[in-house]
Amino acid sequence: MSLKYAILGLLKISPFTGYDLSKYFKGSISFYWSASHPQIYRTLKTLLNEESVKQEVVTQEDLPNKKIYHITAKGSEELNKWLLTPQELPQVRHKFLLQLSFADNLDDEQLLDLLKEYKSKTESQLSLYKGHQSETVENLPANKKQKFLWKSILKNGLYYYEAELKWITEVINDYNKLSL
Amino acid sequence: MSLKYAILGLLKISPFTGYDLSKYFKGSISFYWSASHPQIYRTLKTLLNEESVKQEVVTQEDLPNKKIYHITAKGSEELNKWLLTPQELPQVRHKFLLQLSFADNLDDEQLLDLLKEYKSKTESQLSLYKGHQSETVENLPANKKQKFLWKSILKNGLYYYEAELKWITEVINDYNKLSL
DNA sequence: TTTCTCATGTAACGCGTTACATGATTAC
DNA sequence: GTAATCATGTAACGCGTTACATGAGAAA
Repeated sequence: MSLKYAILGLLKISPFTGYDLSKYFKGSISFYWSASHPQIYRTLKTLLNEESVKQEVVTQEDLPNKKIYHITAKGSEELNKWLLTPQELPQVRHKFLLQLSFADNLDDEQLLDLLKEYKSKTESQLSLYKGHQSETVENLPANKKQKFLWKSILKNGLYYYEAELKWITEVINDYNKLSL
Repeated sequence: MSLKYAILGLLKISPFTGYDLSKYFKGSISFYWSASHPQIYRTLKTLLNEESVKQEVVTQEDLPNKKIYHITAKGSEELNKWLLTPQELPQVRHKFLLQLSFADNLDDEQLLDLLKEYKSKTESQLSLYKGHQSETVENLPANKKQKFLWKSILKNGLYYYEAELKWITEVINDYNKLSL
């Protein structure tokens, strides 16, 4: 359901091909929303049927043809309606916490390994995230308000990873004290 | 895929009915993993076919019959294997951030309303979360290590909501400064 | 009398992932 | 030669939600 509006939102900023959209959903957007390319092409098809977008076919020499999608008036309307609808709080699917909640059968070393691995993964995710802040969505044409919003969104991710890192660091420390 | 192991993990602690399991996935576990009852019954069926669990039927007077599920040796083995497998980082589907990223068309008041609503939702979620920390999984029979793990998991949720609250508060403040 | 709890399930649909399928150009 | 980028799609499967379906007892 939300992917529809995510695509409409991007197309409102600028027309894109399915391939372009796909890149955005692999870039910095992926922190809060991701989508695979089959999903994108499928959703574009639905949007076409609903006449929320229209296609412009561009033939290219030496490269595959492009289908550039544009948002229609109807699409804009739907997007605006959705923008005013309050959304539910984020859903987290935290496999690592699930694992932790049943990990008491593991011996001390195995458990510590799991914890440490999670920490190092979080660390590298954080630096990766800091690194590609400047890419993708953020360098699309934007006004002052838009820029403020994008900065705020990036900050959310930052806070999230920092909280996660603080947490896992404390858990490892506390665990070491416990098993003394 | 993970639901299978979540169920096995719970059944390892104690035998349960589908209905019991369903309650856990609506309680404090739901912060990091949720499942609806059709999903649970479906997964139990699969686990039965794989012989990872077995059924004990209990007839009750004046109440519907129960099917109590027990983990088998095979189920335990599968669980242990999974417990040693490093999991990917959590996936967040953050509808509100998605909305924010396209919200620059809204006027100042509408945007502020969205932000404030998110803040109040986060606040009530936080207090709800603090409230039911003592329920559900946490009062199952547990050893020292198990209790440490559950406390750590609860702390993760706490940090998460606190970070989210800090973030939205700052965003609202910054936005008010901007639109002066 | 209406709602909640106990207790089990199916059907239909929609969302999301992985694999399959093609094919040229460019960069290492 | 091998991988990446550009560019589009389909097929199959699995995960997740909502609605449908039943039915008794207890509490408000």
